[in-house]
Amino acid sequence: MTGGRPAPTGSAAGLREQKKQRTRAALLRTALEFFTTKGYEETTVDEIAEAVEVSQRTFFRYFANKEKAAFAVQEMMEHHFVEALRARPAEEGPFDALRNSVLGTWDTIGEALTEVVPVDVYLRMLQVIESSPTLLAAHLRRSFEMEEYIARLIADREGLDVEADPRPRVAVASFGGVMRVTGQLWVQGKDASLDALRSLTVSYLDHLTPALATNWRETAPSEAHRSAGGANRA
Amino acid sequence: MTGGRPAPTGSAAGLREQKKQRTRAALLRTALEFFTTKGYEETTVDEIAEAVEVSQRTFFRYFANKEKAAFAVQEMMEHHFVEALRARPAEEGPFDALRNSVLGTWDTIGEALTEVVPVDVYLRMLQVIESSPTLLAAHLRRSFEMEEYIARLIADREGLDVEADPRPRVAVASFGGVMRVTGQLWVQGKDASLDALRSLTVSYLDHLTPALATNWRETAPSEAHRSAGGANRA
DNA sequence: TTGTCAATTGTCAGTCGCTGTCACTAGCCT
DNA sequence: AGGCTAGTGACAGCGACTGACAATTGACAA
Repeated sequence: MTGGRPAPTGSAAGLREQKKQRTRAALLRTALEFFTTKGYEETTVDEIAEAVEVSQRTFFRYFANKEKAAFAVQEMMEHHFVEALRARPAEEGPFDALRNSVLGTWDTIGEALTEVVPVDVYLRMLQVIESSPTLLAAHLRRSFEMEEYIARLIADREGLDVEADPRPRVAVASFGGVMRVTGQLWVQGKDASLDALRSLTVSYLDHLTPALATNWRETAPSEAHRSAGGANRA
Repeated sequence: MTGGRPAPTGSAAGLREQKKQRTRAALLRTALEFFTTKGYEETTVDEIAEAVEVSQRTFFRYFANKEKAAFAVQEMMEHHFVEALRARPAEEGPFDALRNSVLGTWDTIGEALTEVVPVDVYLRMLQVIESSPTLLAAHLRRSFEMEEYIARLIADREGLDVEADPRPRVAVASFGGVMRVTGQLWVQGKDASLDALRSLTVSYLDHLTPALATNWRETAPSEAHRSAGGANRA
């Protein structure tokens, strides 16, 4: 990409690229700002574009659709989560790995997106998502797709075949289901803090973990249930 | 509003009502026909309206949006399922009740909608739903809302408080998750028959049932896991 | 039968999300 | 310097959906 020419601005390569990043960041910041204050449906793409002093067409050049802007941060977090899951020690049971990855992601949430948007905007955006029918639907579909991906990850680390053994998918589906329930309850509750979300998750997860097998390597598929335990608290 | 009108609901009340029913049925039939042959996104509301010889505006007077038409039959099935669940004997464990209600609903699927659309249109519509991003998202949101409702039903029949005890929601979420996974796999598979869907469900459900408690009345919330068994096969 | 009321519907205009096209400007490269 | 091309704005257009208003038509009473 970069030729032999001295970069006038120093850090990033190309002035063009910088401008692009700035435009994208501005669009995203403005969009989330509007979404979290006026509401998603109440915000038009035209408004966002106008606020950033860009044509509507340009907005759609950066975000395939309005939704994409709403989930941009969420997307980062998911990527973060997947990396955390990949980094989990192989000895850890699938459920503990999932659990620890989520909690770990939330514990480092700040560092992960400080440059993009303030944490409280992210949290408020979560609430917007849960309360807008359109966004909720999109969120669930995204989760669904994510679950398929994660199921394959889990199957890999356990050395199983996703198509042959139902347990990875079943486990991830259960896990995802619980995560969604907690998200919903968090929004409905009065405490909209990160701590509240975190402890709600821990609490609900604790009710599912003991009900599903901890170590698949020592049990046959048909009797995959044991005494639980082994979830290392944060 | 309405004074002493004749039979408001019943079967044959007023010529006006008949016409309305006929229009609605025609719109629905045509819509599903188009959706299942041309695809959802590829079908225009204008097309549907034109085929029924009605203005586009009228379509939207019968169906709040395009989606509503796509899920009209699904809505009936859900109603059917809920009734089945309500009718389940109180002694039955929550999971068995859910399982038997689903299977029961599918076994009587024919009688439930013969008058509306042929069964194969319903099945093809399921495939359309799973394969259209828009419809999949809507489907998942509907399922999510349904789960909340069912969780309350389950809590009631077990004499629990949904807000206090996480188990109803967790169980229903898990159950729903498995149902969705099977739906997805069914669409991806080659056998698009009702039998295939049914047996896939049975198979996957059997992997979850033994992993979750069967009888909550005999176990404390914190140790809700036992030896499984007790799922009465169909 | 006829007139009145109210429900249904069609027509029209307009909003909003989103896409294709095309010309134009401004970084980038040689 | 001059050509190339990425990025953008302006414009037109499609499809889902809504509000408003007028025309139609079934329901009911005089």
